[in-house]
Amino acid sequence: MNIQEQSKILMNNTEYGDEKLKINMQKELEKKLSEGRPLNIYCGYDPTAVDLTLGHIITMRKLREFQELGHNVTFLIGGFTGLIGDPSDKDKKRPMLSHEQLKNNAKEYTRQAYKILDPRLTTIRSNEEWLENLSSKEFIRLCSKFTVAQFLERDNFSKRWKSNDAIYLSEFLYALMQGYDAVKLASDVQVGGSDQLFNLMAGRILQREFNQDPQVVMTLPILVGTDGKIRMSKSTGNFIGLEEPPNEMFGKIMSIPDNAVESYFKLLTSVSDDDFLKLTKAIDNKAMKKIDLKKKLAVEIITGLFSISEATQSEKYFEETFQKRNIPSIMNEYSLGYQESNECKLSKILIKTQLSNGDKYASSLSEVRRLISQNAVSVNGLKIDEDIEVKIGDEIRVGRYKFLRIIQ
RNA sequence: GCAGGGGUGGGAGAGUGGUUAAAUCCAGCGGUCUGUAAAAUCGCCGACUUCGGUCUACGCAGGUUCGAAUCCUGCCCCCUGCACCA
Repeated sequence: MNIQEQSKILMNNTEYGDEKLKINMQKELEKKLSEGRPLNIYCGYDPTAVDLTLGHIITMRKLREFQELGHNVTFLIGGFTGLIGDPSDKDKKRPMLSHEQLKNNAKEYTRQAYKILDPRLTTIRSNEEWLENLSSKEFIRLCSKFTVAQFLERDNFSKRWKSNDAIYLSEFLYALMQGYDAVKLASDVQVGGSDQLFNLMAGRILQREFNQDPQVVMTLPILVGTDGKIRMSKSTGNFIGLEEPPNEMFGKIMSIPDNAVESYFKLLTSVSDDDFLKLTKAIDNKAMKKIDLKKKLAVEIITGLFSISEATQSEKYFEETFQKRNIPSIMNEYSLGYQESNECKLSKILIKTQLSNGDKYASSLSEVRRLISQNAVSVNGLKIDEDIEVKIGDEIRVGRYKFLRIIQ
């Protein structure tokens, strides 16, 4: 594959504030590629959140592309910087992590990341390696590479500066420290979310100071959540977790609004832009239904994360359960065991039992009553109008999507 | 430290002595519709209840009152000016 072809693939999906920057970055990338050596690519991840979502994998997919082209990929755990707090998501609390927790999180993180990355070709590093024992002398030296004006250029800061909102020094330092990572890794390319542009650019500034060829920064769009509006995140509840079982993932993907489908295709599947275009054309001339496009999306994503057979299986499950409204054969189970008879009350069971995502079927007796009175609960396919006692073998449906089978 | 403003349900935000489990909006949940989309529409949205009610709730702790989210006292926290420091 020639260099232009490579850079075209690699630059695909990148998003910069301005077009000029993109062109420059592409040029720099091509120059680096033309050197014919494996490049050092990295992306940093904040280890405070352990459960990865589909949002996390878009940078990983990019790293994967580099791996496939024979470059060196470093998966950098932001063990140290994560503790300082990033201004780009200021309102999130960052709990202090102990070293053990950190290690644990990192392990968990990478385990999940290997759904995308090739473990054999991935180097795991954590930036505490070099940041933790940085002396104040070295630290001040790093600081002297930046001017305040450079920081105030950043949108996030300049807005707050103008409106007299607090800007903490630690926030400045965050970018600085992160920039130092690039130096330490002798990075050729850093991948990140588009909200990280400033931090990635800081790496370039420092690299120049350290006589390194500045890294190419590749920023990728932020994935919207299942609401189709705001960034996917666990804390906003609009996420699809990487670890969710295929059936559930399929359902969640089916629930995204139509206007998010395109970006999901681009960022989370290997379907080419051309092929996607063909699909939308097929919809335009009624050869394909919109829901089938979305199903294809779900199948593509799940195939990538699990396997083709799990993907088709979850599609079948979806069709049977939600489209044909059949009672599924697989569902959560509740073991009745040797409970007292008053423990067999449906309401009690619904309050006690958790869904796989940690939610309860119902949070209180009042809620169960509400659900029953609103015709939301059925047992063995029949709506019930009062709290009943259940027995082994009963299949309960709550709302449209929640099922529970009573077992021994 | 001084002055001023404020802390109400998941969020935003009304309410300044009883008719307030607390307007309204958002989010959430459920019904109908449907493509687990969007839109629409109807209903629910503190807990418990023998469905008559009962209990708990408006930063925390006391007090006044037949009765307080609403008034008083003390405390805690947040914001905005100013001062101190430089």
